[in-house]
Parts: sequence; C-alpha cells; structure tokens
Amino acid sequence: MTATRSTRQRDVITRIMQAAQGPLAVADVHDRARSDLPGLGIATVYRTLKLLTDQGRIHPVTLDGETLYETSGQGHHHHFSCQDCGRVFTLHTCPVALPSGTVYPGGFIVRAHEVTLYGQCPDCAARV
Amino acid sequence: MTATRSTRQRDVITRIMQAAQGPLAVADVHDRARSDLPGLGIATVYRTLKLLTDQGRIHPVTLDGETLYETSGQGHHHHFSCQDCGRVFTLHTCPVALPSGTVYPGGFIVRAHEVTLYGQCPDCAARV
DNA sequence: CTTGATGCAAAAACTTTGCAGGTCA
DNA sequence: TGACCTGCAAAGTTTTTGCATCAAG
Repeated sequence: MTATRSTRQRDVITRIMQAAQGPLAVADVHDRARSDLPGLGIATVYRTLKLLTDQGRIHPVTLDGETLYETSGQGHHHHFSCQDCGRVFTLHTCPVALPSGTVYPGGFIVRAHEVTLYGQCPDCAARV
Repeated sequence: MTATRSTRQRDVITRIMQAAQGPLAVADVHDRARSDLPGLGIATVYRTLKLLTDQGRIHPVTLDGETLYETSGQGHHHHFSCQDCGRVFTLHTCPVALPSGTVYPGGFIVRAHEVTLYGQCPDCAARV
C-alpha cells in the first residue's frame, strides 16, 4: 500500500498554488517557496507539481512556449497575458459561445476551446 | 554589409513551410526536408526557422507545450487541434469579437487574442 | 576568391531519475 | 522503525553555439 505524505515542502507549494492569482511557472513556484524553505531543491518542485497534477489539484497550461501551472476547479476560464509586465491573469468571463458539439465551418466538431487575450493589465495601464 | 544567401536547404525548408496546411513542429520540418536533403542537420532547421521568423516570413505558435511554426500573412486566423489524430488545422473563421482597444471586465485592455479549438477533425469524424 | 551557410559535435537550458540520508506517521 | 520524501548530482531532452569545411555569388 502506498501512502502520500504531508511534508513541509508539499504544504508550502500547495499553499502557493492556491494563493496564486494566475498560473505560475516552475521557477516562480521555486522562488516563492524558497522564502519559506531556503534549501528547497528544484527537483522537489517538479515532483510536487507533478504529484498535484496527477491528483487533479492543479494542471499545466502553456503560454508563449512556457509551461505554467494553475489550480483546477476554477471552472471555465481564460487567460490574459500582459504585454508590458509579462504577468498572466485569470479571466472568468468567456468571449466565445461554442457549446461542446458545435460544428465549426469546415466540419470541425468542437469539444473545447482555449482563449488567450494579450494587452495591458490594469496595473500597467495605471502606471502610465 | 551582410548578405543572406539562397541555399538548397533554405529553399527546401521555405517551400515546406509554404506548402503546409497548418503549423509544423521542428521535427516535422526536419523529417519532410530530409526527403529531398537526406543529410540535413537539425541545427540548420533551427537556424533557418529562426531566420525566417526574424524576416517575418513565419512565426511560432505554441500548442499543448509544443512550439510549431506557420507562415505569416495568413491574416487573422485560429487553430483547431484534433484530439484523435493530433493534427493542427488553420481556421479562417473567428469566433470572438474583440477589436483592439476593447476593455475587458477587470480593466484589461485587449490588443490581440488567440483562440484554439479542440475536438474532432472532419477526417476523423468520417472514419467512424 | 571572399564570406556566409552547413554539418557535426560540444555546450547550454530545462526536466527527470537514481541514491543515500532525513522525516513523517 | 519502516516507508516515503528530499536534496544533490547524474542522465535525458531539446535548442543553441563553435568550428572547420563547403559553396553561393
């Protein structure tokens, strides 16, 4: 019987993922976690993110070639990538109406969709 | 003065990109090109794709963590990724209405957007 | 001929894996 | 205490770079 233990490293990483306002890169998680755990190894971050992914608690999203992780269960949502500061935000409003099963021009049967918006986030807009 | 030469390798790779029906991975380009140029090195493929990208003739798109390249100047379009066969198609119909400058809920100023649809392509639907 | 381009191999960047020692239950 | 977990380092992957040689003009 295998068990899955609660450790200081896993707790910290899990908390970071839950507190995030948008998806995070592996390096982001590592950096933030080291505030609490200076000696944390990058391998543990990779292993823990993989564990949480296998548990379905988080999942990866790819943006501009970078693999980021975000918590699951946020419901249908999309992302906004700020072209000024590079941060990625989660959007809870969906700009498309494509129910699963919709047949798209060309005969493509749509089961899901992903949208990413690019532009300027409120912080960067205010900084002008 | 720097020059940029026309070579057999570049011609072949350029032709492959122009003939593609959707974005291609580096390995796809390499495989296809080796039909004509058996000795083609992968480094040349990377260098040529980078060159064409710098020239604005092609550009990268990321899908499911993979970096693919497609020709530029196709106008506004999106992608359809078939969950059965894995191929990526180019769609010329856009499902969202977000003119540049639109302010999205939350105060995000939208400059551009990307949409990827997932489902079953016509070929796979017909194969059932 | 001159200089840019290619192929090979080494290097760099990013992930995963093996191990010995540390920690949770 | 036993089994799981961690950090470190080695091993994979993928992409970039250095170099001697080749070839476009």
